[in-house]
Amino acid sequence: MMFGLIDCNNFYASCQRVFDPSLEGRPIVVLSNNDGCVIARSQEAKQLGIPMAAPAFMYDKLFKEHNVKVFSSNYALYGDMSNRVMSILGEFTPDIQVYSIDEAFLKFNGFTNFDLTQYGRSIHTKVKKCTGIPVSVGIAPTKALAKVANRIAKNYADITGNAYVIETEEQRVKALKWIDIGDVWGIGRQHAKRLAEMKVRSGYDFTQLPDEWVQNNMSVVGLRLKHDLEGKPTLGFEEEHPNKNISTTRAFRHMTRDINFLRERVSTFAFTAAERLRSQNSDCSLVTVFLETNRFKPELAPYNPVLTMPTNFATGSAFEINKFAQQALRLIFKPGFDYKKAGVILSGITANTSRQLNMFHGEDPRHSHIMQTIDSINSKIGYTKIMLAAQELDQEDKWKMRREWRSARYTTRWDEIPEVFCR
DNA sequence: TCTGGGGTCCTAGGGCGA
DNA sequence: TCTGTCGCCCTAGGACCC
Repeated sequence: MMFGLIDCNNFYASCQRVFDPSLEGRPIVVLSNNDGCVIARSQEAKQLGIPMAAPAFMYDKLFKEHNVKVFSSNYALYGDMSNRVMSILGEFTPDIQVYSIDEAFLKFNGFTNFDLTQYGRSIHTKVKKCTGIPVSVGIAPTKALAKVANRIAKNYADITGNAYVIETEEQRVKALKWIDIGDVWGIGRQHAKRLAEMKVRSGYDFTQLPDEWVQNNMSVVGLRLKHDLEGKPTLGFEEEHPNKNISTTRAFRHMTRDINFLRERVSTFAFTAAERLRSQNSDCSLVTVFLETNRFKPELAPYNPVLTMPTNFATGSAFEINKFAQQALRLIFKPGFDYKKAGVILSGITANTSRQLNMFHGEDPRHSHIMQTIDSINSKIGYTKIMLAAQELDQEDKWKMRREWRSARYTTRWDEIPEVFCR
């Protein structure tokens, strides 16, 4: 049995390029919400030395100097392109685990007589032809090794033809000696630093550490990773499951001390999170609200409170969820601080088919009818149109996200579909 | 002026009932 | 009845991912 990891190259930047081929060869960056920092870069932008998560305002000059094309994020477009890619991947094997918006694991069961390198290349070709998105394919006996193989496929695309397979022990050792420890899946900055101090430089060095040390210093998570890299499949193939947490959080454009502003934001977050909760047919029983001051301004007093409210009954009602969220906000809000960010997190998630009755508390039975109606109207329109009264429409300008450079939603809005003119 | 958002899993430590 | 211990559950915080 083999695992494949298919990863879209520079996904957001590639999506932009599909609809504007004149961008071929030109550096592209895509910015986070609020046009805050760089979250995706084309190869050319990477070569200019623009790091991941670079604050956009610090790189304005470089963008201009090198004629970098800047985009605000356009999740409607990326989500739709992702669905297209994933559905094509599903044609190559019935076992697929969508790992993120731009990555999927495939399970190759009973492919023993296949030339997997050729098969991997054909995946690349088909996805590119049907969607315009370039992908890299890594195939190996475990997920962590498939990640390494994927990196090799991408780094040496000319030689590998965008697909690389780790099959033999020799290939495994060679690949692990090649990869930097910090680039191994599951080794973040903290662990990389500690390991470097111990002269662990490559993935191979890591596999030479004693199990005991890894378990004691990096928990079972680290140990599982080590075994996976040794070629013993340890990381499973998870079926799709509903989220265990649902959060809606945003940084504000400007800092605020205004409780009314925060009340409105929290209502909106509660409403959005509840909508997503219902869309996966779930209820929640815990509502968490947090506030944050500006962590980039050390001269301002920090205050980052978090509070979780138990609802005592499972609910998917935006009214109930917002009621608890507002209570939490009232309890944690302190005047005199400059708030920069807030969020609502729903947890204690259960299927809404198995709602446990509570003798004393419960959701107003009318709510579920109202929620169903709201969901069906909003889904017909295609985006949220009906809101809670607490979400003040006329406040919109105060908090509206900065999105100066958003491209058209080419594939999800009739009025933004690209037009082709023939001469 | 301007620094994202949405997740997962694990561990330690406290409360609490058997 | 008092006290100690064990295990379960919960939460906070930290690590990681994209």
